[in-house]
Amino acid sequence: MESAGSTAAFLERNAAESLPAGGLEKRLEKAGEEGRQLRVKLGLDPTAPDIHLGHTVVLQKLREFQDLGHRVVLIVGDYTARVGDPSGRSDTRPALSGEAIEANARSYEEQAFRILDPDGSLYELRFNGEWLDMPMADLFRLARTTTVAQLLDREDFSARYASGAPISILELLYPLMQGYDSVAVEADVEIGGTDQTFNLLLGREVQRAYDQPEQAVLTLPILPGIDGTEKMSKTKGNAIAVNDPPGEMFGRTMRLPDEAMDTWFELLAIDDPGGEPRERKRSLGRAIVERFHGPEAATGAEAAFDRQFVDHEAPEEIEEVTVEVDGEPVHLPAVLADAFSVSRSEARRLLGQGGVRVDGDPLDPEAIDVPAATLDGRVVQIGRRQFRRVQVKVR
RNA sequence: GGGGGGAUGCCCGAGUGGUUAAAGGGGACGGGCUGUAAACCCGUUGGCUCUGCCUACGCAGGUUCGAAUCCUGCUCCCCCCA
Repeated sequence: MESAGSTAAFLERNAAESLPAGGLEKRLEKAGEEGRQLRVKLGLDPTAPDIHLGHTVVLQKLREFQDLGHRVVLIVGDYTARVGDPSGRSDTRPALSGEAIEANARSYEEQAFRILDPDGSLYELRFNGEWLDMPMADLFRLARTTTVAQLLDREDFSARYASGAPISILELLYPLMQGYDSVAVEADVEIGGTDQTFNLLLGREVQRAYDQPEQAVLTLPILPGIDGTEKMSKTKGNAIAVNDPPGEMFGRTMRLPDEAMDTWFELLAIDDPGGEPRERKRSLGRAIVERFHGPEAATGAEAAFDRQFVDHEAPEEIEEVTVEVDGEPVHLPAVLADAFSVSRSEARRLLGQGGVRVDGDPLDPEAIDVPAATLDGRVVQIGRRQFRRVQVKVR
C-alpha cells in the first residue's frame, strides 16, 4: 500500500492548488487508518447537461479517486437551479421544472459514466433539493456562518461591488448554499475548477460552523475552449462535447490555436509527441476521438478530415434533404434556405458571396433561378463544412 | 420615503425630430491566403414575392408632413441620500 503522502502527491500532480497545504494527505491518512472511503464531492449545474472536455478534466480527477477506492458524490444543484441564477445579465434564464432537471441530471450521469466508474460503492448521485428546502430558521443559521466582508473577498464580487455593478443577495447566498451541500453530504474533499476556489474554500467555513471536519480542496486548471482563450463552455460555442460525433471532435480540435495545445495535452492527460504543430494537433485530435469513440473512430475521423480538407472532396456521409419546389425554374435562395435551415436572405448573401458550391463547383453568384437539374441529386455545399445532398421534388 | 440615471440589432455601445435597417467595436458567417492554427486582406451580418416592400430602437398611446429621438401612461433595471 502506498503511503498517504505519495498518494496525495499523485493526485495533486496536475492540480492547480491543493488547499490547505497537506490537507489532502491528512485526509488520506486518516481515512486509511479508519479503513473508510473518502467522500469526494463535485457540484453540477443541471441547466447545462452537456458534458464537454472542460468537465472531463475534473471528472478524470474524480476517477483517480475512485480507482483508489474512494467514493464520488455528484451533487445536482436542482434546488439552486429552480431558484434561478441572477448573476450577470442572464435575466432570461428560465427556472427549470423538476422533470427537466431530473432528465438533465440523468443525461449528465450517463455521460459522466464515460469517465466515472458507476459502481454503487464508488459513486453516489444526490440532489440538493433534499436538504436546501429548509425552514427559514435553518437558513438563518447558515447565513450566520459568513460575513459580507468575507463574501466580498471573492474576486468577481469585489470587482462588481467596486464598479457599482449590481450584486443580488441571492447571489451572495449561493456560495453558502454550495457550502451547505458539503455539510449535507459530509464531504471530505471537494473538487472544482480554479474559478471555484472561493466557493470550495467557503465550504470549509460552513462545515466548521456545523462542527464538521473541513474538506480538503483540490482545484484544477480551467481548460480553454477551441478559441484558445475563454473557458470552454457550450454557450460560447467553443466546446467539444463528449457526445459529439468523431468527425466533429477531430475537426474542432484541428481548429484549436497552436498556443493552446500545450495546455490541452497537459490537462487532458494526453501524451505529447512533440514535433511539428500540425502533426501534434492531429495526434491530439486522434487521442481525443479515441478516448470517447475508440481507435477505429479516431482513424476514420482523421481520414474523413483529410478527404474533406486536404483533398477538398465531399465527405462520405452527407445528410440528404428533400426540398419541395413549385416547378421550373427553381428559386435558389428558397431551396438553399430549406436545405440548410437558414433564412432566404441569408441564402442570398451566401450565394452572392460565392459561398455556394454544387458538386464542388462554385455557383454563379448572379444565379437566382436555375433548372431543377442543377441541384437535384447533387451535393450542395455552403462554406467549407456544410454539405447536403439535395433532392428536388416538384409539388 | 426622497432624488437621479437607464432600457437600441447576437453582445457591447453611439445616436436626442428628417439621406437611420440605425456609427464604432466584438463575435459570427462568406471569400482570399493557409496547417479548418496564427497573422493579414476583402465582404456580409432583420425579413421578404429584393433596383422595391415590410418590420424594428422596453410596452401602450399621443404630438408631427416625418420620431430611436418630443409628450403621457405602464413595465423592468441601476445609482445616490434617508
